[in-house]
Amino acid sequence: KTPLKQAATSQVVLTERQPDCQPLTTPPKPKETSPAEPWTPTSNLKMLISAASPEIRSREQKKQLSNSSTEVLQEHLLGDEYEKSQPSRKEKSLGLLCHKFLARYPDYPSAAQKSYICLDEVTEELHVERRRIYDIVNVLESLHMVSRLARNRYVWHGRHNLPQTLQALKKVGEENKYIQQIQMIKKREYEHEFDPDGERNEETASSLGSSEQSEMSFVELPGVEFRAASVNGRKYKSLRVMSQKFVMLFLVSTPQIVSLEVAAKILIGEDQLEDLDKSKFKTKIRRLYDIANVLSSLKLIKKVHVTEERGRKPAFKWTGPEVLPNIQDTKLEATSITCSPPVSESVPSKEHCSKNLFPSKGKQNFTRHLSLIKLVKSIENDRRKIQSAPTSPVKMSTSTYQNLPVFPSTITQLPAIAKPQLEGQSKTAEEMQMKCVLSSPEAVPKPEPPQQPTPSQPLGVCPASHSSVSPVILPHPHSGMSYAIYLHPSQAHTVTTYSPGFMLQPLPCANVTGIKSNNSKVLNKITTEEGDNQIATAESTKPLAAEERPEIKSETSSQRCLKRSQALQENNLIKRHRGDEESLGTSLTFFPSGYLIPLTHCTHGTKADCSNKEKAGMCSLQHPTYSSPITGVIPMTASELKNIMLSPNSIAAAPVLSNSCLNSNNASSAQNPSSSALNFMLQHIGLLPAGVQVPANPVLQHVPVSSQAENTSHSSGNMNVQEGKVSTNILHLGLVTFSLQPSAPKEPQEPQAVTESFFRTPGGPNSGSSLSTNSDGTERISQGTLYIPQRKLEVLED
DNA sequence: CATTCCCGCCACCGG
DNA sequence: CCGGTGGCGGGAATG
Repeated sequence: KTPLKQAATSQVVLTERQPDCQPLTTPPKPKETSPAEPWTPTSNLKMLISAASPEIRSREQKKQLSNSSTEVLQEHLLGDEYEKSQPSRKEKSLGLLCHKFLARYPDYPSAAQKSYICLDEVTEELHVERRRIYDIVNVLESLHMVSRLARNRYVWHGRHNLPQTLQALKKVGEENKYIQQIQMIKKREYEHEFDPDGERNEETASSLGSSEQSEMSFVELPGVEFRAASVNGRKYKSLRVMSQKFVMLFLVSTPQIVSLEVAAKILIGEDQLEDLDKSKFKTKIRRLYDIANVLSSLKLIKKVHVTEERGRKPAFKWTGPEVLPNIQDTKLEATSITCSPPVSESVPSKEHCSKNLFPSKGKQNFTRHLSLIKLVKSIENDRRKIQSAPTSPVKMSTSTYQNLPVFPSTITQLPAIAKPQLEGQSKTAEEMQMKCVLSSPEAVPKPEPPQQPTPSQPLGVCPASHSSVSPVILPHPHSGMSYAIYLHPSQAHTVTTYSPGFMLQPLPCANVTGIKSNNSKVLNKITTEEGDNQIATAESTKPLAAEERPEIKSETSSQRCLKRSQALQENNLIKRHRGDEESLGTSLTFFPSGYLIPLTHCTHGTKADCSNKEKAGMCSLQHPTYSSPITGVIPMTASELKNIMLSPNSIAAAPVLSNSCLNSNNASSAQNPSSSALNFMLQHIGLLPAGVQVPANPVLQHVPVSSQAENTSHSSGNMNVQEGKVSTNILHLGLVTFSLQPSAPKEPQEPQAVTESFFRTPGGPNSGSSLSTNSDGTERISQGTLYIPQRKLEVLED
């Protein structure tokens, strides 16, 4: 059973004497020497970082052991047969294997050094069965870290695409209302299985309404899509898709923690209502573990445990970079997918399609239908590809070849999409959409125009659309990372939570895997133990948390959650601000720019809302983009803000814009300078589709306010978590959102309501429940949320 | 016993 | 038809 006992011989003898004690004669010292493998600076770094955590460390060690053993010697064998042999299962763990695998390639391969992966080589060098490599590669593929070229051959992209990918995934995740689904599941779970009936109605309704999203297909991305349609032909993507969905869950949920159980349930038949198929569930979990292992190796997530009333359940916490909703490439993903909910919007959809399809470079929002989205994406991708051509592996730039495969597949999928699931209505809508897409002559051709292999373009010059994606263009390819440093991922999300309307405060907690129910004011504390905090980044969190503890315990867990997160958020923001101010001094000036951001989100939220609102008939919005304030605001705002504030790019850009409203606005309509500037920015960033314009008025009006708010926050230098501060933040967000509401046909009253909610202090005592009310009287979402009882939740890290 | 997840059979698929 | 892929689930390690 020994792993490999090839040439151990002489060495072995020597070694055996001191099995492990220390390396006397042998090279195998546990030190970090990965012999055969090419160590790149990055990989080393990786190792170091990972070393911080005990868990990983142990793994690392093992890895080394295995490596060494692999090399030439295996200590065990003769002398220590007694046990020392570590064919222990862990040695063969997928995670470890993945580490080895990753070690072979640089995280960020330079354009020049594009590496190819030959499965045969890998399997041989790593001494593993091919099957295992597939597992790894598949999930890497799902992240677009590699892509398949041909049999046995893959290209290594490293993490360059990660930001884009994550962003896209987040988008899609939002699209699918995963949040709500999660909510539902938890709720259901919470009510044990007792009284099976009763509220079934609500649930069912909601589930149907929201979860209809038919099977989503693989989310493709940037210049990396799948090789010919062949390889990626329909099937064969399960693991990949699963992986993506899994990631989506993290990106979407507020505390970025997802329990296996929930994940499995959602990933299973997202559509099929609960069928407690034991075996199926089990299998799913198994797969999830596989995926999780790989993701862990990538350090995108880490294992934790959420302790709920019923013991602790395995879960994973996102530790990857926070997704920045905008800037660079956000563009297509964000925009394209956005929009309307699948179901609800019957009326507008058609118009949209035709209308939007073209306007901006194709990245308009369309319905969420995957197929559609996919289509758009693919188009976009093509374009991008071309653009990025210079840098990227030249391989296939030929449009024809690319286009062909893409479309067919897309189309093919359409039928499948139209599921009989919901009421006919949805179907109708879908069909309509489909028709739109298919029929519209232009749609098809679309891809063509961009064809010209234009090399990278100057950032400022072109309208948002292109700036995006291609790494080449991007100023900071690694931007994702850098951002991460500033803000902890979780924080970003946290902020989101506050956002008015949409989710209620309680949600944050609710989202967390485990929730303890305790309506009374039992103290719930959320313990997040970071087994090891490596990286300074996250650290800030800790101290805060500590401070918090002393606080009143009467608070509900949710509240606590909120607070804490808020605090963190706040903290960061403030810090950020300062930094900015120092450097720029005029931070205030741009701050307003903050509003841009929300737009996108609005959209997102909208669709979600829409579906919910169906009955209400709220979906009337002309432009999907601007939906009800309530809905969309939440999600991205925070992050957006962050980005804006944080990102050097954005900041830099702002001043310029304001001063010289660039002509960029392709919009023929004349607008006042400020608005145009805004639009420009939005578009540039990719938040706003090129065709769409934001009305100047609203923005202007609000600007002052927001700036003010900002000041406030600034002035209060202390980091304490003050509600006031928090509220301020929210205020910003709210304003933004608010302002965004364009001329859209919304009721006058809405604004007010919104406002109110905004001003409300999130952390407030009644916040949780009150929110549900929701400004516009649409409370659909709230129901689910409200429902959730508060429970004690503990997150333990491994 | 529960959680984790390795192993590898075997159906598919694309060439 | 062949060999690469990769669902899938038993059941072994581990906790």
